[in-house]
Amino acid sequence: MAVHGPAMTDVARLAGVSHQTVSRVLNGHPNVREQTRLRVRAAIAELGYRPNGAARALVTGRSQVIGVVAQNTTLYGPASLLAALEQTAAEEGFAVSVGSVRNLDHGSISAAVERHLSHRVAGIVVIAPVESAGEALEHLPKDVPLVTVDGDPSRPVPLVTVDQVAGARAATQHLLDAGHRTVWHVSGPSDWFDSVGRIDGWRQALLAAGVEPPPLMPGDWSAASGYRSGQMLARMPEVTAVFTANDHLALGVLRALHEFGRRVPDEISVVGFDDVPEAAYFIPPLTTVRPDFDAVARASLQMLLAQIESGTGGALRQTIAPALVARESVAPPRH
Amino acid sequence: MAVHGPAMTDVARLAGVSHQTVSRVLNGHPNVREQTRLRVRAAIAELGYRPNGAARALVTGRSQVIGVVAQNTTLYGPASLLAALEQTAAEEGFAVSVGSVRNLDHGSISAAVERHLSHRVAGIVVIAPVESAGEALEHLPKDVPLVTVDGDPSRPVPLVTVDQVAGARAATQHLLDAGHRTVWHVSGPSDWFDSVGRIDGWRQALLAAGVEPPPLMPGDWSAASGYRSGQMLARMPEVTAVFTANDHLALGVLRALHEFGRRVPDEISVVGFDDVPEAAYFIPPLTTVRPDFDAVARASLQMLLAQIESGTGGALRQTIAPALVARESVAPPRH
DNA sequence: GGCGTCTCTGTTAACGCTAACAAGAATTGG
DNA sequence: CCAATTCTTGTTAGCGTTAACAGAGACGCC
Repeated sequence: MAVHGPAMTDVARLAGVSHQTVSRVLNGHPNVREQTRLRVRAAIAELGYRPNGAARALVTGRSQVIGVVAQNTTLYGPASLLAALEQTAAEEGFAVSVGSVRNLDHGSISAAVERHLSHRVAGIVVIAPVESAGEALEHLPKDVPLVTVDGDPSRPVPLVTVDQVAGARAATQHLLDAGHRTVWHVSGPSDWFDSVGRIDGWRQALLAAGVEPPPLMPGDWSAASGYRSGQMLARMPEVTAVFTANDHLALGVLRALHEFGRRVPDEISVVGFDDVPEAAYFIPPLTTVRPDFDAVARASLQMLLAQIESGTGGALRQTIAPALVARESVAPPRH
Repeated sequence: MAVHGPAMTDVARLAGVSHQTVSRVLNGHPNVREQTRLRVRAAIAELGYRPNGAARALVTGRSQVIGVVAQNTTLYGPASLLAALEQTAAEEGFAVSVGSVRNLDHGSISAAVERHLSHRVAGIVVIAPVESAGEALEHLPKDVPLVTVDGDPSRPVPLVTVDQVAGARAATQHLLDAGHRTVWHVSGPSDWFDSVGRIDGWRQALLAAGVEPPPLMPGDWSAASGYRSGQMLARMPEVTAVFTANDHLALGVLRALHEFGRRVPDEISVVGFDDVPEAAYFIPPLTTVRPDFDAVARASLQMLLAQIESGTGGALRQTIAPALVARESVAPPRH
């Protein structure tokens, strides 16, 4: 490797100015003569000079990097969020450093945050959809800008979240509106706030309609667990409508129903959550709820940047409403 | 924000040593008295001291960060790769900074790489599955450790790649072995090396069996395009076996076949590629080819670390063989 | 007992940048 | 036309760390 690139002083020498003037040009400082500015820019171009982020970070105490802590970035939700976050950050001139963790326990999260802190990131976004993550965040230094996404609504931490409750309510209501007596729910893992919120919304919609919620079918986001729940649901003749906590669960349910010869939507209607790109090509095309990940990313980054600039650590929160996407997996019940 | 954490000198003062001794303890330098080492560790713990990565990067000229350039990190392949890379990197004490780009054209890639370089990353992994990416890499400074994943096999750049050709050959052969006369192929975008390799493998298998390959059905990785191809395939009675370049294309094909009443696998067999977690829950469960993303990540990181440590920029390449996963979407043809 | 050789620790000088101050040149106002 | 401003540039001092050297004891050996 060896050959280090040119430094600011090299540019300065070539342009016949002091390194400080180069610094001023680089940082868009106003009081630089136009002619000088051009000379400096030319020198920068000629040498292929690239400012050293480490040096800048050292002296300013803060790098142009945002740390993201996430668990399983292969899941559709987190992956989309991460991608959106990265895009948005890039537009603001920030790089994104990922620190994914295997488990969302206290230790793992703290460790990931520590790693970010030792790199002196400008701020941290925690995609921390579970209980234990919230705890870990309580013990963090208070002076680092931090935003949680899909985190614990009951904690005094800046939070951006998809309105799980509203989404689930809409999904359930959509099924009730179609004429179904009640709606069954295949949920996500119980320690995820996403799950909790979706269960909540489902319950609310049913109770508002005067219906006692049927027993919950717990799942773990995977098609496999949806399949297991589906096998049970398929055997219960009274089931006519199912709301699953995500699209992959729905896929498993659809598959089980198909195997048992229960036709969707003729006999049973199904609604998912997430609107993965493939949902429109399930058999049948899946009615689902689409969270706006871009909006979530934009909101969280904005919140984070506000903290970074102001230095205050306000505990705002912002909720992004998801939209129902109607497709063919819902129909009125046959009587 | 304000309050900066303690620095090395603070630790040194508390432990009653010089800051250099603290540095030595931190870097595991051998010549430190055990007693001193303990005193320093105690002081570090007491102050909650965290080394400043920026300062370290400045003086060593290299940070413990690996830059990753990728395009669409919401696609299953890239997302899995990224996650695996991040895991592996973390185990080696490296953080991962993502620089995703909208388009894989020359400019975007260069810009992403530049961003990484200005942060003085230790090395760069480019997940660059298209032609134009390869070009961009040619004009990069030669002195930065770099590994491409799924890149251009014809370029003299360190490369780790899934053996697309072998995977496609296995998939096609699997269908031929089941008794099918020929195999149709729904491909990915033609500028992706993944696509090209898979097309190649498919052709090879057919030609080796003495079969003239039928016309290619071009797609773009999405279920939507698979659906469009599926609609055409469904109308052609002579089609009995289809190999799609990924599982989402297969999903679209399955859906189209289902709509046209063509039963899978009774009338038509389908094989995908990727083995997304949901593939086992398609209707019917999809036979597919599973690339080992962990292995790819491990291999690329190893290659990168070797370059970082040795300082040489060898042009190795490594190919990871994928495995066929047989499920129910393949059966012998009816005659 | 003197002298070379370890082992341990401290001192000093970078790394490349920004912030703070200083100072000369240009401009303004009376 | 001179003093008071404003614009433009340069000089100096760190930021927190590692590297290079230097020095003080402890130890072994002839």
